[in-house]
Formats: sequence, C-alpha cells, structure tokens
Amino acid sequence: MANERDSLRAPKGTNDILPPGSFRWEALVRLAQDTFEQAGYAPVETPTFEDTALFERGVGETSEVVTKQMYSFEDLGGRSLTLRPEGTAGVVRAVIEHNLHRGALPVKLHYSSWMFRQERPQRGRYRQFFQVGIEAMGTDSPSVDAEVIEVGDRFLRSAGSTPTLLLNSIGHPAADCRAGYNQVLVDFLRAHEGDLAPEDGKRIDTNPLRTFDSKEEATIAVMASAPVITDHLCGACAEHFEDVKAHLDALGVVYTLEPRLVRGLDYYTRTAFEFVWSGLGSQNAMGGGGRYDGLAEMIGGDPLPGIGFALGVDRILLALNDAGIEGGPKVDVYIVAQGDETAAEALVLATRLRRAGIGADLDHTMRGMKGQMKEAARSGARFAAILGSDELAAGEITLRDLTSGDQERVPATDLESKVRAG
RNA sequence: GCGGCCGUAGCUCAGCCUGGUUAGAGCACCCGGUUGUGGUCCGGGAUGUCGCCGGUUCAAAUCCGGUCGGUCGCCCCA
Repeated sequence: MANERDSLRAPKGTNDILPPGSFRWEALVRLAQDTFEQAGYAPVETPTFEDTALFERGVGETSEVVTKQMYSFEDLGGRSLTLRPEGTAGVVRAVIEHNLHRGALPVKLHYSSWMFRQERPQRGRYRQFFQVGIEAMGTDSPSVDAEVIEVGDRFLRSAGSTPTLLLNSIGHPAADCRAGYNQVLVDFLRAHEGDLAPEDGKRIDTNPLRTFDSKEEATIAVMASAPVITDHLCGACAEHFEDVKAHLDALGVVYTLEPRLVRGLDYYTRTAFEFVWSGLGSQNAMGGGGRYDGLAEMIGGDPLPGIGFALGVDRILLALNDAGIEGGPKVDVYIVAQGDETAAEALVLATRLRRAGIGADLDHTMRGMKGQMKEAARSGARFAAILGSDELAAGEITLRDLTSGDQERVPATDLESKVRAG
C-alpha cells in the first residue's frame, strides 16, 4: 500500500554508505586510486549512462547482463539510454571518440564508478555497486597483461585481503581457436548428454562453456574429463598465454591456472582472470578482468586491443571483514569551551587550527564540559583543547592528551606547534 | 527472474508455538552523582505506526492471506 515511509527507503538492492563504515570505504577507494596512478594509470570519468546500443554491441546482445539486467530508459528525445552495467565499454568508447589512441600507446586509465545491474540482491550483490578498475589499451603485448594483473593483485593485498588469482586464456573467436574448441566441447557434451544433470543439458546449445560452472554433481563428474580450452588454443594465443605466465612468474605473482574459468561478458579474448575469496559465499569473486581485443571494433571503432579489470568495493570490504585497511575521522583537536563566555572563542580557535591544516572540531549545542569531553573522546581526536574562562583571561589553553590523560596549560599562541609536536 | 528462511527501540535480540493488563532486555543515546575534565562506576531518563495492507476474533506483535524489504541458494556476476 502506498505509504509515505516507502519513499523514505533506499530502493531495493541499493545501499547507503554511512559512518563509520564510510571512512573505510573511502580509504579503500583512495588506496586503489593511488595504487593505479602510481603505476601510470590516469583517472577517467565517463557518463553514468550511455547509449543502450553501446552495451548491446560491446557486452553482447545475448549475455545475461544485457538481456536481463540493464536499467534502460528512454529520454525525452526518444533516445534509448542505459545505466552502465560495467565500466569497460564506456571507457573504450571515450578513448575512441576522443582519439586518445592516436597518441602514445598504451592508453592507461583508471576509474572508480557506480555500476547498475537489475539482479536479485544478496549479500555482496547489489543493484547499484561501486567498482574500481583499470584499462590499458593499444597493445596486445603480454607484458601489459602481466602489469594489469600485478597491479590488481597488489592493490587487493595491500588493502589487506588474501585473494586467490585464477588465470586462464580463452583464445580468440577464430575457427582454429575458441570456435574450434567450442565445437570440440559441444561434441563432448553431446556424447555425454545422458550423464549430465537435466538442467545442464540445455546449456549445450545456449552456453556450453558455462557447463563448467555447474554445481550439479553429475555434471561435475562428467566435466572432470572434458576437453579444456588451453589445449585447443591457436599458436599465437598459446604463445601469448605462455608469455603472460612467464612475466607473472618473473614478477613473483602467484596464480592458479583454471582452464575452466569463463567470464560473463562477450568481449573477452585471450587472458582471463579472477580474484576470488572463498569466504564470500556464492559471490566468491572480488573482481576480475581480461583482454578484450575485439571490443573496440564491436562497438564500431578502430581496432584497439586492450586489457583491464574491475573490482567490487563492497565485496573487497566483505572479504576484509574487520581486518585490513582502516579509515577514520581526521579530527586532531576537539575544542572544549565553558559556556557562553568562551563558546564564540571556541569556534574562532577551531577555525584557526583548521586554517593551519590541523583537524579540529567543537560542540555547537552548549553541552556541559562533561558532555564536551565525551564528544572529544568520540571524535577520535588526540587532544582536547580546553578553553575555560581562566584560560581565556590568561591567553592560555589547557591541552589534554586524551590517550594518556596528561594535560598542561600552554600559551594560546603555542597551540599549533604543541599539537604538531604530538 | 525462481525457491527456502527472516522482518519487535539507533543496534543485537527476547516475547509469537499455547491471541488477553501500560511490549521487554543488553548495548548505544541524553541528564545527574562530579556548576572546569572523556574512556570505569552508580542513579535516573527518552525512544517503538511490533515492515505495510487486509482477514479471523469480544480481543492480534502473537493466527491466516497478500505485499514490501532483507538474507541464503539457483541463474548470473563485482
């Protein structure tokens, strides 16, 4: 029933990110951005919505994401637009549109953006979710594959998580490569159709590769002896994969070969990888990525090979649990005033500290001193700066170390230096 | 989109099976003990459309139906 309260609730599958958790959320995003920029990736922002056709062509018209999960709408000009379900298509579109690929290659970009998919929500799976990711476009050199993977792996580890890196190559669409393998796999599945779990039989026609993902015991038993793609790659793709692995070995990046790893979006070629963590339940992927050498042409642009990854911030935080990266308030000093007489001065003092680059906060509600001290403790500040009438008259401040409980009266003019000295 | 479980204070939950006085606890919050001092202790206080709509009943947080939301699994994926 229509109720005013209903509109006072975040839409299904969306979340408010509130303090104190929001500090940690922000810290994680910053760590990602710093890590990516330190490796030469420049920030990029693209529109939250794009032409629907961009995703249909890029992500794939038959993919689950495009057929069932897109938030599409028509604007007043009759254009069909879609809230982006993933980040790569828009970034590649922007690069081609603005001819970034006519300059120095590779074009290396990173993004941190909201994505939208209309799925049944669950822990770690929301309709609006935040991803951080990087894209390196303009070369199919195996060394850039290794660079991208290492950057993602290092980011996740420096955040405090312990992901398992799954690695595979899914070749390219040609008959002597993935298309050929696909036929081999279909033949195998047909030969064993009777042994497959009933609900998996239909995948032979729809998406044979996904049969590897089945949770059905009967199917798992059959698939144990199924042909794997890495045995059917063409010479160039096989060599590329060997080079990627050699680079990763040289970097000391630990990976697990997973010939059954298939990714959900149609544009992937060759290198495919996923960072998984068992504690996430059925949403076990913290993120993943791969090479997309055909994407630029699929969306109508010049040929432009590329590789990238996207990591889900919510899932990383879930995997971190309470460990790992920390974030918190940045108030160094909490000003404690003593009634009307000093309240106005307290704001002046707080502002003076802020202008000097020192985090400062104060009470605005005329609490008693006890209440203000409580606020001081809660604020996370290292110091309480007590400004009573005595201090005001003497031109001094009582500076209390909230950790040790020690306090001393100092000239008001020395406050900044005393705080900085810690 | 499909199936299971759940929905009581800001949070974690008890009460529901066996309808019946002002719906409770812990934590958090506010005030006081200490009109110049937090984190401990003691005392006091505020806070609920019992998710929502409807049905059964003299009476519903409690039983029934629907609905919304969450959660777990499926599908898929970050």
